[in-house]
Amino acid sequence: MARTDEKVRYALEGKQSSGYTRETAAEGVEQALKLLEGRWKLTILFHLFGGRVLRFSDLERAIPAVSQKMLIQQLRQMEQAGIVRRIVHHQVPPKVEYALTDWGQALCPALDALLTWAGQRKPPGAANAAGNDSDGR
Amino acid sequence: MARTDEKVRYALEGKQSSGYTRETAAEGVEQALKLLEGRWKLTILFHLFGGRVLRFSDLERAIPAVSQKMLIQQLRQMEQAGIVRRIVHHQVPPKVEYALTDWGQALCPALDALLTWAGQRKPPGAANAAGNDSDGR
DNA sequence: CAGCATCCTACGGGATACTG
DNA sequence: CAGTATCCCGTAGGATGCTG
Repeated sequence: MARTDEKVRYALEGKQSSGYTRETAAEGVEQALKLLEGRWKLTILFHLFGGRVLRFSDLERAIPAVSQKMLIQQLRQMEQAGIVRRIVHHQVPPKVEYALTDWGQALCPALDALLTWAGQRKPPGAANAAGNDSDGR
Repeated sequence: MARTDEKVRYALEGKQSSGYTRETAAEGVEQALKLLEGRWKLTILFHLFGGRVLRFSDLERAIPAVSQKMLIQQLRQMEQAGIVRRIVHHQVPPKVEYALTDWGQALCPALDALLTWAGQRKPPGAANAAGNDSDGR
C-alpha cells in the first residue's frame, strides 16, 4: 500500500553509502550540530585545532568576549560530547588544560566543507532569490 | 613586538588553502550554521535534496510535527539565505512550490561530512573522557 | 587559577485564530 | 491552499559574586 520507493535508502545526492532515510539523516546532522551549538564552541574549537593544548586562562585571553561561566560551560559540554579532552594538573595554583580528542580533530574537515560551502554563496552572475514566479497554465 | 607567527595563515589541520585565521574561520562557520539553525531547517532541507520540488502542503504532510507558522518561517529564512527557491504559481487555489537553489544543493556534501563525523563517535575501545589527570611535577 | 551558583533577559519557537 | 498575526513559554546565555 505504501509506496515502497518512498522509503528507499535515500541517496545523498549520488552517494548512497549508509542506510539513511531523509528523517534519520536530518536527525543525525541535527545531533551533530547540537554538539556544536553554543555561542562559543566553534571559536574554542578553532583555537584547539591542530593539536593545540591550551589552559583555561589561555582560552580566556584568546577569546576576550567570553565570560568565565560561558567558557567553562561550553568546554564542559564539549567534554561531555567527547570533543575536547580535559587535562587536570593537581598543583597548588590549579592548572587545567584543554585539547581536542581524536574525534574532535576529525571535525576539522567537516567544518572545512561547511566553510567552503559558505564561500561559494551566490555566483555573482545569477540572481535567483526574488522574483521567482511561474504560471501553472 | 607582536608575535607575527600568531597570525600566520592558520592551517586547517594540514591544508592551509584559504587565508583564514582562527577567528575568521570560526566566524565563517558560525555564519554558515546560523543559516541552518532552526528546529526544522534540516528536516526541510533533506526533504528537498536531490532536486525535489515540493509544494507547501507536501512539506506539511512530510513533516507532520511542524506548525504552519514554523514551516513558513523556516522556509522564508532559507529563501532569504539563498538556500531554497520559492516558485509561486498564480492560480485561484494558491500553489507555491519550494526547491533548492544550486547553492542549497551544494550543502549536501558538507552535511554528509558532518554525518560521517557523527558516525565515528567513540571508537569503542578507547576511554578518554573521564579520569584524565596528570601531575605537573 | 579554575570553577560553581544565582539571578535576569532576550529570543526561538509552539498553539491558536484570522485572511487573501 | 498558503500565509499572517498574536500570545505565551522554555531555555540559551550574559552579569555578578563566592569558593577550593
